Amino acid sequence: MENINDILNIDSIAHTKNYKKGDILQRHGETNPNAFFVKHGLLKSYSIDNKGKEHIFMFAPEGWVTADIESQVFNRPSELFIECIEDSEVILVPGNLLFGDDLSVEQLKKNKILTMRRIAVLQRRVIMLMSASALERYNAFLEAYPNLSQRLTQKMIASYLGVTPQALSTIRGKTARNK
Amino acid sequence: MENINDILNIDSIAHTKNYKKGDILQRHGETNPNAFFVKHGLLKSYSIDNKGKEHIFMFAPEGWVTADIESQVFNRPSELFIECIEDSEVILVPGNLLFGDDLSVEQLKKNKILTMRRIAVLQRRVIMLMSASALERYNAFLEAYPNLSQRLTQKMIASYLGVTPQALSTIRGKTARNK
DNA sequence: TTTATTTATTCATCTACATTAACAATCAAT
DNA sequence: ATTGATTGTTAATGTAGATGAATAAATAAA
Repeated sequence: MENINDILNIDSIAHTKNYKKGDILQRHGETNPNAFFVKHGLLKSYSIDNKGKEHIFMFAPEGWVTADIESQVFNRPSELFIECIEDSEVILVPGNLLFGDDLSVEQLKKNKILTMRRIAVLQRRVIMLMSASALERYNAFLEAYPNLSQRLTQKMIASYLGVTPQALSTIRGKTARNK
Repeated sequence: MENINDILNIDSIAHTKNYKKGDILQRHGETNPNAFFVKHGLLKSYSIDNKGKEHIFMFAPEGWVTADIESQVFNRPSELFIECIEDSEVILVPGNLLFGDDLSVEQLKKNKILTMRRIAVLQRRVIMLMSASALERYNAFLEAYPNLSQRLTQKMIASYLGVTPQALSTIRGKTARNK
């Protein structure tokens, strides 16, 4: 990954904040003007459904940007919570730098890379959710993010996959036995 | 929606092609350099899983752009098929106009709108697939695309929702009786 | 128009996964 | 260290939705 200041085109030091594990950076219903670039640590963004159940939308480890894009672009209250899974060092990136109407060519080009990568990830995710079993989704997750699973509880991985922790535990038990 | 030439910044007439219902504009495994802007008609993009089952990823009616973005940006063979649901008039938009490295500010800004809208749609879709029942997803679909359902078979709607046609038929039967 | 294909409905099964619950293992906090 | 809270495992039971099949309705093709 290239230099951070270069990609985001802001003074990263001035916008950097430190958070503790469990700190919530953004809540459902809020309109937060910032996106979050993770310098160090790990964030999760998630929604809570009408039964109070948490669904993890994405993880954001070092080098990733996360934000409720729908909220920022259309200026609506956020659907998503964003929370620290580990103590984290985060650059608050003013949303208009990413989504605003008066960006420079350089900024637009850099953002293009980020957004395209995001779309690609989301496209795969939708296809997986529609066509793959829990086991297949789990294996795909391990392959796509090999270093991440060690830093997550199984509960969180299950939430990301769209299954219960019990189901994931059973799946893991089976695959462990089958080799 | 603004003027088409303005948004895409190309001579739309020169790039316009007519297709018949059932025509396939792009196949799995191909690397097609074009994105497709629908002037008139209706396209679907879909994947086929290892059991031969079709999963509709998105519909593209008039005014929408569709392409396998992952394929275009990363120059990989396409995951998706793109096919005409109705006779359609389509502008073939060279992918580098949308995803290339040498775009003008105006192009970049216009593309930003399209890609952000796409991300927002995908974000909602993922959240729905993880947290909502088939009935809830069906109702959300009808609300989000009120004019589209009349132009689609139930089989296609079911495929988009991620359920079997039988399940959707039952759901519709129930809701029809409950009022 | 007649025939063949695709779509839609309904029903009887089956299965992947959810739910509930009980217990063991970790982790966190005083 | 001790207590409480959160996690992980395992098993019994429940359920949404899949699968398969049979029939009717609608489209397309001849």
